[in-house]
Amino acid sequence: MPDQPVRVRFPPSPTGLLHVGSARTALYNWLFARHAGGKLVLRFEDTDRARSTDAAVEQALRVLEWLGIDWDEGPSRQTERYPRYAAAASGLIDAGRAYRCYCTAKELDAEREARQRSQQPLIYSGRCRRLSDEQRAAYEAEGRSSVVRLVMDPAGETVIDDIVRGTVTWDNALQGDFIVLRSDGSPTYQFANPLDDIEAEISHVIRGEDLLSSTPRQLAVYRAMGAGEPRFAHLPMILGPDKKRLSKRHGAVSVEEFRDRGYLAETMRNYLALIGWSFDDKTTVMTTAELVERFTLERVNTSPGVFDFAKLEWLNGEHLRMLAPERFCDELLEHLERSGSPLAAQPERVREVAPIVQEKLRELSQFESYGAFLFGPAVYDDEAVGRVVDDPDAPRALESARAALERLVEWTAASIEEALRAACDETGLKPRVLFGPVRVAISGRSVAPGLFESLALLGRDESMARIDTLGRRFTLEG
RNA sequence: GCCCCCAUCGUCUAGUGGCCUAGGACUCCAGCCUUUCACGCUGGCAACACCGGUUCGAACCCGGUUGGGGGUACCA
Repeated sequence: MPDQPVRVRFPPSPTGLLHVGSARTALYNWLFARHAGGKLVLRFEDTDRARSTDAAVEQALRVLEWLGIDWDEGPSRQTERYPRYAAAASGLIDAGRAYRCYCTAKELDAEREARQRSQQPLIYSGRCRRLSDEQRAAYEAEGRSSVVRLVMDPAGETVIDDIVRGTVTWDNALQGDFIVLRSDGSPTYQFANPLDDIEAEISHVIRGEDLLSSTPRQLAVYRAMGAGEPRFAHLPMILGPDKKRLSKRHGAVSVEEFRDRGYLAETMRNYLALIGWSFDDKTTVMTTAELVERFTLERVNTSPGVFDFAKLEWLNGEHLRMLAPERFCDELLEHLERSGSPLAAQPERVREVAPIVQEKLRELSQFESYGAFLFGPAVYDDEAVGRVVDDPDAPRALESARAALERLVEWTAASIEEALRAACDETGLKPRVLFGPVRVAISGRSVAPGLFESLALLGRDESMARIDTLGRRFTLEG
């Protein structure tokens, strides 16, 4: 179907948290639509009424909004279109392309077991396909419930030209008549999905590889409905570190968890795009605009990819550093508020501290551990303090730093640096020997933002007090 | 059982017959820079699953083996 306008869709089933696999599928559809100037349709496939929840719908909407994935039509819900599916099914029955099946679960199980034993494919025999009117009436009189099955022509094969996988072929004899309407009249996924795609005039079906083998059944619906067929693009799966399908036991898998840990939406788009797709042999860090400009289905991979948490973390650091300072502050504040951090109550202070930690963080959630000492009393890390206490030069370092700082007229990062370096010259102590204890004194840790900036932000009085506090350890323990 | 898909460093990948003694990135290691960490820089470890075939020549093409994944529901 060449030169059709590009219309793609993202059809999650709202049965749980939207995880990174679905997010990647949504992203690819979005990138493809935006790149081509096409439309993205959002639809919730909630025909599994037992598992679908409104909460999941809302969560999915929130995630998409946060990810910056917008859509042009919808969201619709399949549960709102039941009459449409039922009508389509009865139309197919009238046309002889579908039929009522009265087989009971027990009968079906027996059939399946027999096939299992004889090493046959586990498909429905089609027993009810040629029921006479009398037999049908008898079953009805018996009070048997029925489902509607689609007639699958066992002759020949079904072939698709998948954009990422190339030619894929199925033997039609191995398909079997599948259920399109359950006994309660509700549609199955195999029916509602292609039907909706037909009516939404979807041009490209971009989805996970787990749906590849359902393609011949859905194509059968297209044919039964006399509809033109879409192009398919089946994306490789995302796996956990153990090469098994990514799931909760591998750690965070819901997109919101990443957001809450301080990952940028920009990072997630960049990283997710890279599992199963690449631009060239050396580009890794990309803005979303670049992604949209560069994304093509032709460069999507065929082999499954392992979700690499370490690389995601690194990439987030890259994007965090690329942020303009004001935007970094905004993101930081938003994160602190969302995570319920007490630091969120001091936005002005956060804005002062943010610049000196921006280049250090890989996750926004690390902000507290880096900067908390600038918001309240330092929490002393035993190991860091221990190292200072064991250092024979520490008392001298602290004392000379103290003396140098005390003389300062102007309390700025620059003047502080000047004074402390002068102290190094005076005492003959190396910078690292002299600065180390001071850092621990004011921050409580050996890992902290820049020392001079930190002292400047802390203020003279508080800085001196903290240096004295640590200094006292020597007189007590000495 | 049956069907489908996949197979390059630990991981993400580049590579569509000679440019490959296989390139980039993450991780890890060493070093430099440096007030620690981080950043940055330099260097290092590390892969074409296996067996056949096609070809003057295969990571790239074909077949098989093995391994992994998916499907086989009145789930989606």
